[in-house]
Amino acid sequence: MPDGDDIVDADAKVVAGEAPPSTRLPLDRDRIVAAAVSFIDEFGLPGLSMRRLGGALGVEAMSLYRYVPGRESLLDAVVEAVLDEMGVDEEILEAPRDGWQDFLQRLAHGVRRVALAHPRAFPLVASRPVEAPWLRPPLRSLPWVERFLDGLLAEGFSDKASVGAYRAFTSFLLGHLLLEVSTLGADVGPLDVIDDGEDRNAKPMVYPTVERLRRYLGEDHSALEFEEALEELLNRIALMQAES
Amino acid sequence: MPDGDDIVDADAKVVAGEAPPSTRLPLDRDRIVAAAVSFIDEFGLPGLSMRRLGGALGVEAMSLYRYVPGRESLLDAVVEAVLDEMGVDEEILEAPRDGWQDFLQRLAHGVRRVALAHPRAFPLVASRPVEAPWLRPPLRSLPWVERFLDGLLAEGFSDKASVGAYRAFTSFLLGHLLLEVSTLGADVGPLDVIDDGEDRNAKPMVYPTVERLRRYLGEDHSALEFEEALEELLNRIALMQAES
DNA sequence: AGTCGTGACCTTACAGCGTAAGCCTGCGGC
DNA sequence: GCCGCAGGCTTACGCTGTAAGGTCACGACT
Repeated sequence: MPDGDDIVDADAKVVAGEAPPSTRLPLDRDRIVAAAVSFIDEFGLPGLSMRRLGGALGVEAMSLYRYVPGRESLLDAVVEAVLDEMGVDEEILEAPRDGWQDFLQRLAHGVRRVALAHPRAFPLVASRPVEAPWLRPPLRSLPWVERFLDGLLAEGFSDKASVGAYRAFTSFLLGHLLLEVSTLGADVGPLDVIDDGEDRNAKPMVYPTVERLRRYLGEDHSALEFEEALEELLNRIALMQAES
Repeated sequence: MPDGDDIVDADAKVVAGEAPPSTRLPLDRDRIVAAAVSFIDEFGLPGLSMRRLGGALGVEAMSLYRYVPGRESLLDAVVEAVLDEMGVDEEILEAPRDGWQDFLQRLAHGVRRVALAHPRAFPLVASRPVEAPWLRPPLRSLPWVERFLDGLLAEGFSDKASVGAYRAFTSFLLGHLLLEVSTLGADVGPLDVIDDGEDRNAKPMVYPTVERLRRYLGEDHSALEFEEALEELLNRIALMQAES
């Protein structure tokens, strides 16, 4: 039976809403990386496997290897893709226009935006090994380091001061943003058992101060604290500029 | 042959230098966690598997499960163990003695010491999910938060100022220490190809500034920068204290 | 003294992982 | 009309975490 039921009827599938399998988007590297980013955003890094990512793209796992050398380099590509989102951020300047403080403020907020846009993926920016020991996350790609240094040099910073500012700037960003996204990623979790029941004194209250200040500890002032710490950092960088 | 060669001669093994198998250290939880820490220190996190850890302890993988619920909680235990090393650090004070600045200075350096002692394990302190969203790595255990807050409160800080200081302090530590250990862990790697050959202009020099400042970028001033940034942070915390 | 419970470790087994090697098939060019 | 090959798929291997159950020495109790 050459036209039997076991022959796939592509047209019927098209009618049923499925795209023709052979035309279902030709699967290139960017599409794979983009899918990996959304996958991590949705299910977290441990949920990402080559087979599942293939499944999400309607493809077998091994097909991905035609475009990506392996899982490790895929993760590197994810980091690169996330940071590349800053490239299309209109708020970030190519070079200082209204002073270096404004330049760095915009850059810092740009990094913060991508961090908040990908709370589950951003930790990868910190944890993936860097290509060179002097590249510091989250500004871990050559174009951004170049832009940063050029920006400060153009504003009269010395070589040493520019590099010092780069180090201070990255330390600041990494600490603040990692902590901010970690609190975001945490409460998306299984929620566990938040025992605010009346049996609080069931376990001995060994940490009275933490207990007492829990209200304050739970408050989220990330945005404000980021702003203030950034302001302070800029002052410190100004000093570095002055004394060089 | 009841006394044939296939009967294990325990005494012979003892003579040969091996400990009697049944006495070969009874394998408790602390020993497992300690072995996991050294394993990560030596081979890195990806090298740690239950089977290999068992092997390092002279035991099958499944035997570990009698003391540890699973790999995930083992990693949590590793984080706890690493941070607990601060508990025996004589330099860290239980409570302020010569002012809160000294108190925080000692605490900061104590955390830095354990980070530098375990460069490959320290990132876990940041990446493992925290138990509550208001616990901030690296000061992510209740006893340390309690000690921190109590210390500042005893020095006249308000409730809010103490919590604010906790947040600023942890952000500072995480950023600086994560970046410092990442540079440490990087150059232990396979070393790759450091092409400092004469064919540097083989690829177009697209990032001339980075290229030009590479000498400065490669310099390591971690200790000094940590000190300076800490000093600046303490000033900022002093302001938080004053305006509350 | 003999029996039996139990704790500590081992064995087996399974599903899922990353990925090396090779197969299949439909499309474009000669 | 045929062939080459790009772009997928299949199979297979060694590894992983871990559930389930086996084995065996030792200490306690009758």
